[in-house]
Amino acid sequence: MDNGIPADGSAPRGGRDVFHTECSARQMLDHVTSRWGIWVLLRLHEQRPLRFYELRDRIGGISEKMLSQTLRNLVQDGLVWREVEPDTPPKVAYGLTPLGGGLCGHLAAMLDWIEANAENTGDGAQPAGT
Amino acid sequence: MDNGIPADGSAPRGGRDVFHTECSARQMLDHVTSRWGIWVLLRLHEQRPLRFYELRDRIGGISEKMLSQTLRNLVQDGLVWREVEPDTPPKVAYGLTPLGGGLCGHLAAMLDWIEANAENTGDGAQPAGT
DNA sequence: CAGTATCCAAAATGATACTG
DNA sequence: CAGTATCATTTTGGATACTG
Repeated sequence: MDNGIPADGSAPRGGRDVFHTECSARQMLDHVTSRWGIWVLLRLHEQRPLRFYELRDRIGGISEKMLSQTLRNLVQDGLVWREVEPDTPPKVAYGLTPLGGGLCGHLAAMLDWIEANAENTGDGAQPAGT
Repeated sequence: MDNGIPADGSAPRGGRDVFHTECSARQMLDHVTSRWGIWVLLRLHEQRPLRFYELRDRIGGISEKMLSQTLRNLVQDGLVWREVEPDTPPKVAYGLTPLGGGLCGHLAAMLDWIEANAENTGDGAQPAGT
């Protein structure tokens, strides 16, 4: 995955250059805004912990491969924790870390805003911003 | 682009079902979290209005095709306005609508949070959330 | 300048089968 | 149950050339 870093070697211009580099902030952003990241986060925000199959069943259309991959990314980012109970059959639980909880605050707020403001599109009529 | 709507026809489960449908909220979310959407929005948030080539130059690595496409999406969502001055050569300016400004508030807040909290990843140590 | 059209490459995603 | 491996497909993105 490319990250907006100029391929020609030119320096990125303007603020927020943090996100034009290969750093953990950029990684986190990519993971969160990835196809399934936001939904995994939101499900765990609604209810945690959840087991692997519970997440899969609550997120429509996600494949095991993508769930697994998304989860791995989020765990690596420190947004989600993973706990294995050594049973047979194995039981694995996932939940939001304090960090993940913090992010989900922003995420949920944004989603709520979109939900509330997205009706009036296509024409020129926009209500107030925030 | 698929939207997490279950392909098997089963009903989506849990809250936020709005985003499991083909609605304007979902469209907006997809456009904002698209590869370049967030950067276009942020640049316009920093400084507006901007012309096409100014945006292109300020967003490292974006192609004209993608800029054009992203812009079209955001305009359609009502987040960005577009103004053509009938000159030769043509001058076109883009800026945030009040709606777009509202969204960028949330977006910028989230980005700031990520920027501030993304260092400590990979291990188990996370600071407090929000 | 501000795009659009076309074609190609790369990356993400999905279905399926398989393992501990 | 909780994944991983593999392969095919879909999507996305980019380079380039062309238009008003």
